Amino acid sequence: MLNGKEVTIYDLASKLNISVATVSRALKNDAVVSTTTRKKIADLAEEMGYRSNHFARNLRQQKTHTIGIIVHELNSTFITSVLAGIEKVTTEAGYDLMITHSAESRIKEAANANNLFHKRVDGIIASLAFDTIDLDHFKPFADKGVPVMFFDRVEEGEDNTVVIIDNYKSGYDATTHLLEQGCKRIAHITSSLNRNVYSQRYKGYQDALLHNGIEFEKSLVLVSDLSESAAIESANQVLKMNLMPDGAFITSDFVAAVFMRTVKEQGVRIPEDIAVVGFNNDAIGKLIEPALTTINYPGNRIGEIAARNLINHLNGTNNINHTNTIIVRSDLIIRQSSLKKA
Amino acid sequence: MLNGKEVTIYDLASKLNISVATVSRALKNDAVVSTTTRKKIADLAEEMGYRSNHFARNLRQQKTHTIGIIVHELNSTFITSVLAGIEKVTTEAGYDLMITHSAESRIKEAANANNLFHKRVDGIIASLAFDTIDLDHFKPFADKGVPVMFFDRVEEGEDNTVVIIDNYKSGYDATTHLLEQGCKRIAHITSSLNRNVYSQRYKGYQDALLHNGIEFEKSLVLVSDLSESAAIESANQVLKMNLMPDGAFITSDFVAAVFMRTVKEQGVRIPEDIAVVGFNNDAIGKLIEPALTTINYPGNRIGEIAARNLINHLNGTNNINHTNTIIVRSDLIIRQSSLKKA
DNA sequence: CGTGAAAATGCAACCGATTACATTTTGCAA
DNA sequence: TTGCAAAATGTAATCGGTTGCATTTTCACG
Repeated sequence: MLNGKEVTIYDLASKLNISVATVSRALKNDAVVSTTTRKKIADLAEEMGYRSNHFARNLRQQKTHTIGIIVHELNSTFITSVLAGIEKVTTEAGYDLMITHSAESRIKEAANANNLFHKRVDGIIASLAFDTIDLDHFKPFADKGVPVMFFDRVEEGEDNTVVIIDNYKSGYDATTHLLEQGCKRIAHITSSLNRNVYSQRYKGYQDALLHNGIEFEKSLVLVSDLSESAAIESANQVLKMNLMPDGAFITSDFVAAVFMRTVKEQGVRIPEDIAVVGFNNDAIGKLIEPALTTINYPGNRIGEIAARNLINHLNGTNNINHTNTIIVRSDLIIRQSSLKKA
Repeated sequence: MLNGKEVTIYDLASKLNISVATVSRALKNDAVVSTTTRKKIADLAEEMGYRSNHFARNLRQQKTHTIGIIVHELNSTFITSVLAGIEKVTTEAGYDLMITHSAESRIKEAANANNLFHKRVDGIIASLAFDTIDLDHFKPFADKGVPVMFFDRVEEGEDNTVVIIDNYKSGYDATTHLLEQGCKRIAHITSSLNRNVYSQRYKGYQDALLHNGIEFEKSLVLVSDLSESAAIESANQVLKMNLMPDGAFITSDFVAAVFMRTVKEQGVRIPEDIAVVGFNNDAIGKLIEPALTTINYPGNRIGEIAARNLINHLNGTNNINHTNTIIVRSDLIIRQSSLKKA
């Protein structure tokens, strides 16, 4: 298929009457090659349009210089900003990325893991799918000594390195904020409590209530997936409650937006009737009405940190097995949807 | 770094006392190997945890089995659905994806192209950045016979294969719809008219006006980038016009959403005062108020088609150099933001 | 001018699969 | 049983870098 033949180090070597070994070293800017020779080789390489063959190199070095990424979805501001953060760091370090997404399915997640395993990526950065139960599909990496870093959705109690925010504190802060606005009955709309991010926010929600002398009511907690239809369903459940809540802490901006739209259609006012706090700080929050109070989830920083640690580990600079958890700062962003006072 | 040594076809071969050639053929399910031998080899491979070495294979075959993707952004429903469409097709066909994004910068786009070129991807699927002027950075692919497919943002007049919607018709339809709703002065908020997608929608807008006996007014056309600040600026310009438009055709749902929010803050009613039509059918359109009329841009289908054609080309099944333009169907989705009547 | 260590370069095996070509085995007809 | 084409398997070169070790060159110093 290729028109012109590719230029190899053999071509460069024979053109200059030197050995391929020298050419190989020179192209890596190895100081063992004299400056003059290095210059000559670099110039010729440029002139002949030489491009190094990654396969030959990887085959020999037994490294792929590639990091595999497993995320649950691509279409969220949070995830794309994480990816941007990862990319920034890995590109600088000369690593490639192989990005896969599981569409929230553990089957696809396992398939992706398997695929990346066979592609022999040097390391993995992953956020678990919605319904992932065990980490069996990450076992092969552990067995081969391939480092895995989790972020956001991680598995508790395992011996993995994770980069997360303090979900407990975020849940606590969000709920406290609603209480401060005068809410007495706060609904909590969230997702699978098997996932750390949701269970911890849930715990924070409970403790905030407790510490403020409000009794926890199980019926105010709605668990669903993060789909539009589930969000509508949750909203309808809230509308049907005998005693309507006056506040809602919803662990996804998108779900919060759909929730707000749905209850508003029934004449419920926000924040007067129900104050709402979302989660993630997606772009959408500033566009809906009223603007959505939310927790800022700093994707960029999380991506950078995860990538940096992974690469340092690969370089041997620092062993991630000694670090278990890295917590990144997150804050409450207050907008109109929760401001009953002022 | 690896704990256990990797299993190679040599290991399988010696264990079974056969040649590596037979093993290699068997693993590809080559019918030339007897069924019994094939079974034996497959079983042993499974048992020993053999995984094929892509580098050795690619090095030998001079193919990467990888397709490079260059997009302008990741955080849009449209782009992610295109990616999903591409992924579906390529995965089935056994190709990997290497996804890059230019963040709307032609510099980064060129760097990505260069990187993918050096990685020797077998083909490219790309959508141009906002400010890309020429296609020089795609030249190397052409020179080496590496096929390039463009979608969405493409370059006119070049000899490339492109997958697009009928932007002219979409612009025409959107404008006609506004006219049918009784609009007399329709603003057009769009982006760089050097990009085909915008220039053609613009042309459709103009022709729709013309065919309905409405005079085209240059001052009603606002060109900006797609940022939030630019959207706010455009909205303010509209608000300051002596004769306020009664309709707006905006070539991005996000910009339309920001526009709507901004003018509503000034008491302008939508659709009563200004009817709005967006573009792309992003998720956001159903969440803002009123819900946004828009043009459905079928990303999934576009991705599938682009990938399918590229792969068929690589397989030699069908030569894309014979096809220049593939047009995918798109439709107007009518919601509240444009319904003055009814 | 001779010497020896340091600097520079070369030799050749190696990474693991693919494949053209050669060789052996099988199975069936004569 | 022989013969022979088809089926099955084997041999070995090849893809393009990398790197341990060997060899040659350089150059400062006695």
